[in-house]
Amino acid sequence: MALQGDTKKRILDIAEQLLLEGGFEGFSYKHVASDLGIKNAAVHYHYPAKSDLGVAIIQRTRRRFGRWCEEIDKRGEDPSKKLEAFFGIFKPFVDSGKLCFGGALAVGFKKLPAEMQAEARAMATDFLGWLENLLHEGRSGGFFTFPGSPRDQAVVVLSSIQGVLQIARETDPSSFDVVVRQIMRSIRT
Amino acid sequence: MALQGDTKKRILDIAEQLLLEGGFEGFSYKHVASDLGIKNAAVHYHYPAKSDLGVAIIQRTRRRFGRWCEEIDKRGEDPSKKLEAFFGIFKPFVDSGKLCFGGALAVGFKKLPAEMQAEARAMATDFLGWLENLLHEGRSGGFFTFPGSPRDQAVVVLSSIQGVLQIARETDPSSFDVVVRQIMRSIRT
DNA sequence: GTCTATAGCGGGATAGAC
DNA sequence: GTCTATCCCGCTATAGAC
Repeated sequence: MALQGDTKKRILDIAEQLLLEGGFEGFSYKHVASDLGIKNAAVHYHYPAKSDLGVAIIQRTRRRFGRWCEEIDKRGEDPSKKLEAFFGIFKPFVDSGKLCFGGALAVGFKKLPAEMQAEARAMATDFLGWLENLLHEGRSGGFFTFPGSPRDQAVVVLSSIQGVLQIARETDPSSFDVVVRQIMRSIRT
Repeated sequence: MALQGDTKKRILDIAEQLLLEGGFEGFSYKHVASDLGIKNAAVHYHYPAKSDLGVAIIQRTRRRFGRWCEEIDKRGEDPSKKLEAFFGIFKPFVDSGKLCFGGALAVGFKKLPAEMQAEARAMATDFLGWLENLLHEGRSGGFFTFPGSPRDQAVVVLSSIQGVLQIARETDPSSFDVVVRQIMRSIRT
C-alpha cells in the first residue's frame, strides 16, 4: 500500500512538525528517526546533511503555498474571504501549539546554513508579496481601508501573525483568533 | 574603578546580548566566558546552572520595565507619546540586528526550565498589561480609535512588534519603522 | 574568584556489514 | 535502504588547585 519508498517523505513530515515545535536546532536526527521507528543513519541516507533536510522542508512549504495561491485565485472570492483563508493556513498550527515556519526559523536564523537563510527569506517574500497584492486589490475595490502602502500593511499583517503564534503558545491560545479579528475589523470598510 | 565584584553583572550583560541574538540555546557558558576574557568555570561560580542565568536576565528586564513605567507615568505625556516611547524601547534591538526578549525566548520555549517559562510569561503579561492600560486611557481620552477591547488591541500591538523584529532581521531592517508607523496611523484619531 | 582538568552527555556525520 | 558501531565535537556541570 505504497509504504515502500515513502520514507523520504515521512522524514520530511516528521522533521517539519519538530521544526515547528522547537526550531531547527531543537530537534536531532535521532528524534526524527525514533519517531519513524528507524535509526539515525537511515535518515542520513535520505538527507545527508541537516541543511539538506532544512532546505527541503522550506522548499516544500513554498511549493505548497504556490499551489494554495493558484487555488485561491481560481475560486475568485472577494478579498475579505481570501484574507480569512490566509489566516486559516495558520490556524492548525495554533491548535497544536506550534509556530509558523517564519517564527520557528527566526531565532536561530543567523546560525542557519546560508541556503536555508536564502529559502527562509524567499518564503517571507512570497507571503509578503501575496499579501501586498491582496491588500492592493482589496483597497482598490473598496473592500479594505488602511493607511500607508499595501506593502507596509502587508508587513504589519505578517508580523502580527508570526508574533501572535509565539505569544499564544506562552499565554493564551485564543490570542490568535483575537488578532485575526482585530486585523479584519480594522481594515474592513 | 569598581572593576571588582561586577563580574556577575558583566556576565548578565553579555549573556543578555547573546540571548537576544540567537536565543537561550544559541549561546554557551564558553561564549559568555570568552567574551569576558575569563574561563567557563568562572561563569558557573556566579550562575551555577544556566537556568539561573536565564531567570536572572528576564527578572532584570522585568525590573527595568517596571522602573521605565514609573518614569513614563511621572512625565505625564499624552498617550501617543507614551506609545511611541514604548516602541522606542525596541528600536536599539533592531539597529543591532537583535530580537526582543519575547521573540528570543519563543522558539525554544517549551524546552526551557519551568522557572524561565514562568518568568517569560510574566514578562509578556507585564507588557500586555501596560499596553492595555495605555490603550484604554487613550481611547477614553479621545486620542486613539480601534475596534475591540483595549486588551485585544494590546495583543495585536505586542505581536506586531515581536514579529517584525524577527522579520526585519531576515529581510529589511526598515520594516520595524514601517510597522510602528502603520500602527500609530491606524489607531491615532 | 578564577584557574585546569575532566566527567558525561547528546549532537552531526561516516564506514562498512547485511 | 537500514543496520551497528564509531568518530569527533561542543555543551553543561563539577572537583580541586591556586
